[in-house]
Amino acid sequence: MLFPKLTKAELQIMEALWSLGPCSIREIHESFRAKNRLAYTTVQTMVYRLESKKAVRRVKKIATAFIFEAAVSRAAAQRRLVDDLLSLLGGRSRPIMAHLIDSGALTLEDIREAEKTLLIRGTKDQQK
Amino acid sequence: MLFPKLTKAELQIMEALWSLGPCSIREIHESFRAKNRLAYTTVQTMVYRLESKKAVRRVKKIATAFIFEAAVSRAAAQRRLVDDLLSLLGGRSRPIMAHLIDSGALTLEDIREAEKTLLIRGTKDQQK
DNA sequence: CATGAACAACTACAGATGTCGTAGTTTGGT
DNA sequence: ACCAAACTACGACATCTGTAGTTGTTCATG
Repeated sequence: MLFPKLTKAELQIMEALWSLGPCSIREIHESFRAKNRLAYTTVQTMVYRLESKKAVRRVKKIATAFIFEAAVSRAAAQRRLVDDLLSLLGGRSRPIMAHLIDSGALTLEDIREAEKTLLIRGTKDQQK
Repeated sequence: MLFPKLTKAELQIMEALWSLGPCSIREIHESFRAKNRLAYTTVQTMVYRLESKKAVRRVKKIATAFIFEAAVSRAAAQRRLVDDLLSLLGGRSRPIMAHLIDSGALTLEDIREAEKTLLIRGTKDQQK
């Protein structure tokens, strides 16, 4: 169940779709701050490309406008990003951890949380 | 001290340079497995582009060949990758952790290690 | 029923990327 | 001094990405 790589700009569109739920191109367009708002047609192009990549789909038509919805979940897309990064680093997660800590993005709480998750998964595997 | 984004292909070249140390284009070229070996000139183009991005530099000339070396460290390049991913995810590291665990790339040991590092950094900060 | 707003569909285009070929230059060896 | 091997320098080209304009269609409303 592989879905294609999404670019940065495409991810911004997806982000809007994930947040707003099924919606029209205009709604996506207007969900951006006026500061860095793309042209309506730019958003439209992105959505079309996402559609051809099967990352979004049309669900219905309201008046003249199509309503689109995400066809891939936020979690799945994020996992794809992480997996790609991981493969770039030869599958080693240490550098990732090191840099996360270094940049201050990772707190002790995050770690404890992760540890708990790992422990639970461990016992589950054993039960299995 | 910002250096530009490196693409996947460029990173493969950098990887060779980091592993081999200063070397010629031919040495980089031959360091790849025959299976997926790029043409010599492809490697050459990549190195030239990396040079214009200031990611590698010429250090000297041996006979007809230039010797290149990495101008950015592996750690710095990797940090850049992680930072980019982080910004894609809105600065939240939780999804990264979750997916790392899920994919099995993160072991309990990795976590313990990270925890130790964080604790040390914590005390250092306090001392400061 | 004519028209304009809103929308879809298509087209355009420059810059980045991945891949490679060709032509000219430098060198070590004979 | 001369030549072939090894390089460098440069150009080519298809594809992808980001950004946006143009043309055509539809629907509500005067």
